[in-house]
Amino acid sequence: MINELEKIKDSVLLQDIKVEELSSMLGCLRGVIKHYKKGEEVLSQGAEIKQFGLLIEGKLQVVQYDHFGNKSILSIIEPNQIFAEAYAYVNKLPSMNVEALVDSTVLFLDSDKLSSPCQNCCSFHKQLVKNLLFIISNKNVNLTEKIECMAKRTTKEKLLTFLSLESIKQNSKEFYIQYDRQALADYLGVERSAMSAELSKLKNEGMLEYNKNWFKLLQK
Amino acid sequence: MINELEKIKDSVLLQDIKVEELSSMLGCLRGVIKHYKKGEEVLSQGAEIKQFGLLIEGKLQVVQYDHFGNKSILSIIEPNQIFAEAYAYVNKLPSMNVEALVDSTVLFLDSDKLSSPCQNCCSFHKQLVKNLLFIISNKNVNLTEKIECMAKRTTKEKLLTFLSLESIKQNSKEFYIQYDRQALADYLGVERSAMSAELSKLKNEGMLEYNKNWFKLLQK
DNA sequence: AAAAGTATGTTGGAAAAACAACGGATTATA
DNA sequence: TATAATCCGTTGTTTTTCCAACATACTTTT
Repeated sequence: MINELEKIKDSVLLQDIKVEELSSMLGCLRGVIKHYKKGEEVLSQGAEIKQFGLLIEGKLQVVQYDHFGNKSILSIIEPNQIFAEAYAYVNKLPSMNVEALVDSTVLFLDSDKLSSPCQNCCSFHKQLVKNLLFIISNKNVNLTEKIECMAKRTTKEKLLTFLSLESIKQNSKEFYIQYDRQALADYLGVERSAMSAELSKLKNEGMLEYNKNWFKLLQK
Repeated sequence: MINELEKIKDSVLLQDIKVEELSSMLGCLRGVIKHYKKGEEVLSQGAEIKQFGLLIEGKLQVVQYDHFGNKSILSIIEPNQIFAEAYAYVNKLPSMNVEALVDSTVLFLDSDKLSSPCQNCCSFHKQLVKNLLFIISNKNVNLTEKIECMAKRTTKEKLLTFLSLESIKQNSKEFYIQYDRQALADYLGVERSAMSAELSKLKNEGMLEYNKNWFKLLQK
């Protein structure tokens, strides 16, 4: 147990919480550690979620099966990341499954206990709530930005929206992006080669310059 | 002041908090009420946000100006809704503006104070945190579902993903949807008429039946 | 330095979506 | 009830994207 806590003490969720406090936290939040074999189901579509998970070791994938049985992978969970936290706080039943890609170890924490601190109002409770709010808010901001880009009708507009956002966030007309071409295309929900072609066009039209991951937005 | 609290006591944020507690809460969370004239800026792009807002009266719009000055409306805020809560909990600077569409009254609450309850651990603090986690998690789930739909390449796939999700959520192959055709097209980020045509095709192919807001998914 | 692998750009034809315009049906309003 | 307004489906044309295949440049490995 101690060994396992050592592995996750640097996760965002446990940021600024003392290692000594971690084990008392486990009791307070009804912490349960579970092990899964490769291929096992960690959470199932439609099953009520009262706890959220923190992956200690292994790798998980969040998948969705639609009405016709088609499978689509929504995200990959790496160690130190939390998952199902949003569903733990709403009444809705999850519409996706979580499966273990390799043998994995998960710490489940009681979402109710986390938001209703115990009588003594332990200091780590405050910090946990802060951290959780940060994590969820952060996801929220990122999801919103992605939607802003994807909502545009053409690849050109999607690209410009994305680049404009980067420019604003990095507070400069010149900036580096974190994605390679394929990842950027996936992020925007378009075809890589078509996106490359669109980037060339924009360069020819004098709207931007770029080289690999470096971009510069120009006046029209 | 009392009058204003009366107006927002039914908001999700203040759910299950006693009216008597509201004014003590205001002190604790450094609550500030501000008034805006139509057209005034409530929050500005790039300006640090330490507080989030709860709209008491009026109507606001969240807008984004890109690098080329194009304006796009991200959302409309109605009374009792909160806004900027995600940005208040992350370090990122907001990339959007909030403007008053009509004369409006806003209650600002200190995000830091909310997540770090005071010494006496007042009961409303717990409830507020719970409510806020619910609101943000809910948004998160909704945003994720929207992205699932929008990420599909064709209008047909977007429709089927949306309808599958509805079917799962309503736990039935038959269900009613909340959007009219134009709203659904906007939600999915596609053209209304093209979407209508696609619906017809799916009906002809025997994949679904529908009439107005009623839909039924069929086996392939 | 050669070879293999990876990332990016280019192109042409097929497929899909956008767009515009219209007609019928339903709903709201005078 | 007449009229206007809104919603929805249809169609033909234009525009854009997808897709597959290939060329080039850069990176990593041996």
